[in-house]
This record gives sequence, structure tokens and C-alpha cells, in this order.
Amino acid sequence: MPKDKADLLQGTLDMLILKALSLGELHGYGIIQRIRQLSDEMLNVEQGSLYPALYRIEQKGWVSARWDVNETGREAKFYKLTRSGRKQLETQEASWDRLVLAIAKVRQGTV
Amino acid sequence: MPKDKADLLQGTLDMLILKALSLGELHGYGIIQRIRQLSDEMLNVEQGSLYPALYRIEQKGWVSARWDVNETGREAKFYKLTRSGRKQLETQEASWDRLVLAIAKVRQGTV
DNA sequence: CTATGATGCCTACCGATTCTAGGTATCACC
DNA sequence: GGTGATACCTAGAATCGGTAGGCATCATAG
Repeated sequence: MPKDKADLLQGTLDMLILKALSLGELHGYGIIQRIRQLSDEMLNVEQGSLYPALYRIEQKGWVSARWDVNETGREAKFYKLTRSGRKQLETQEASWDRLVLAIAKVRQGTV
Repeated sequence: MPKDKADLLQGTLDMLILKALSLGELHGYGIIQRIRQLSDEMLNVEQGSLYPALYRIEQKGWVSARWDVNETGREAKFYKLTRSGRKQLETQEASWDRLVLAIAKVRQGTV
């Protein structure tokens, strides 16, 4: 019974969160939904992964958080990319591209 | 001082090893060299990552090992893909492709 | 002839990160 | 009143790659 949802590889979650936030301020729960939606339901981030990741990312100064009220009037913690976070997103995207390229080379290679 | 060699993401090493072995039987040290060469020096697998990984992979039945002598007459442990390993390689490549696709979708997405 | 670097194997431990599995609370809806 | 969605959180397990060591052989440079 293989899951159709792919598990994330370690190291990809930060990039996804930063990317989601690059499209606009958002609260935690919304980040999960945005990633799922953007990936056409292929990626599902667990809450138990997200919240610790957000904490780490905030500690690193890549996002800032504030409590506010969402459009339905509920309390939620909104996260916003900082300048440093935007730079970090670029860095991580570049690393990802390098890795994808390198692995593609290995896969197309012959002895 | 960023390294120009990319660190691997967790979960990619098995696939790289299996791919390297899909090109022919090889000993551990040679696997490292083959991956480095195939990736145009972009990927460098550490010995401390490789040997435990080979052990894991052998336990799962994806490779078989035997001691032999290399072309220069030195003892070395040669690994060979099993049928199950070849199937596993396909599976992992498919997962990798799905992940790359999913992340590409997220990255090109707009709200 | 000795030192160094490459080849070849291995292990122990660390650090980072994701997941599972819980917990809490509010709200809409049936 | 119960269920599912929304919204936050934590503890602990599991995985896995890296660092840093160890050991042995061999070719080559000094």
C-alpha cells in the first residue's frame, strides 16, 4: 500500500516554507494548505514537521511572526519572510538546482 | 567559505549507489569515484556515509557482496545489484522524479 | 629509505530533520 | 451533541549523512 503522497527529503521543507511565504504573509496552517495546493496535492506537510520547522526558521531570522486575526476572525500566528529569509530562499533554491542537476548527470551517465 | 561540493540530502544516497552499481559490479571505494565522476565532480560521497549505507543496502537484499581482487591485484569487496536492487532503483528514481516535479510546481506557482 | 598520498576497509558518535502520535481550543454544520 | 475543519503546540522515535577517527597496502617523491 504505497502512499501516493511523497515523503519529503530532509532539507527540502525549509525551502518549501520560505517559498510559500514568498507569495505573501500566512499563518502556519495556511502554509500547509498552500504547499499542498501549489504542488497539486503531491506534497503534504505534517503539522508535526511544520511547527518545529517554523520555530527553527524564525530563530534563524528568516521569518518574523506576529499574532493576528484571519479573515474569519480567528486568532492565528502570521509569518512573514524577512529580507534575510528571501536571500536564504534563493540560496536554497540554487542548492536544490545544483543537486537536481548533479543527480541527473549521474542518472544519464554511462561508464 | 561555502563548499562547492553539495551535501547530499537524506534519502538520495541509496539511489546514487544503486545507480552506480547498475553500470556494473564495483567495490566500495570505486563507487565513490564513479559517483564523483558521473556527476562531474559535483557530488562527493564520504566514506563514513558510504560504508554504512552499503551495509544497510546489503541487509535489504538490494546488493550482494563478495571479496575479490581488483585489476591491480588488491583485495576489495565487490558489490553487485540484485534483481530486487534493480527494482528498488526504479522505485527510487520514480520517487525522486515525483519529488522534483512537485517542488518544481511549488516553485513556479503563484497564489 | 622514509614520508606522503592514494587506495581500500571499517566503526563510533554527532547533528539535523521529519514523522508519528499525542494534546488543546474554537467553530461550523448536521 | 458529535464530527470535521481550523489552528496551535510538544515529546519521542527513527533515519541517515557527516566528522573523525583507526588500520593496512602500495607507489612515488624527496
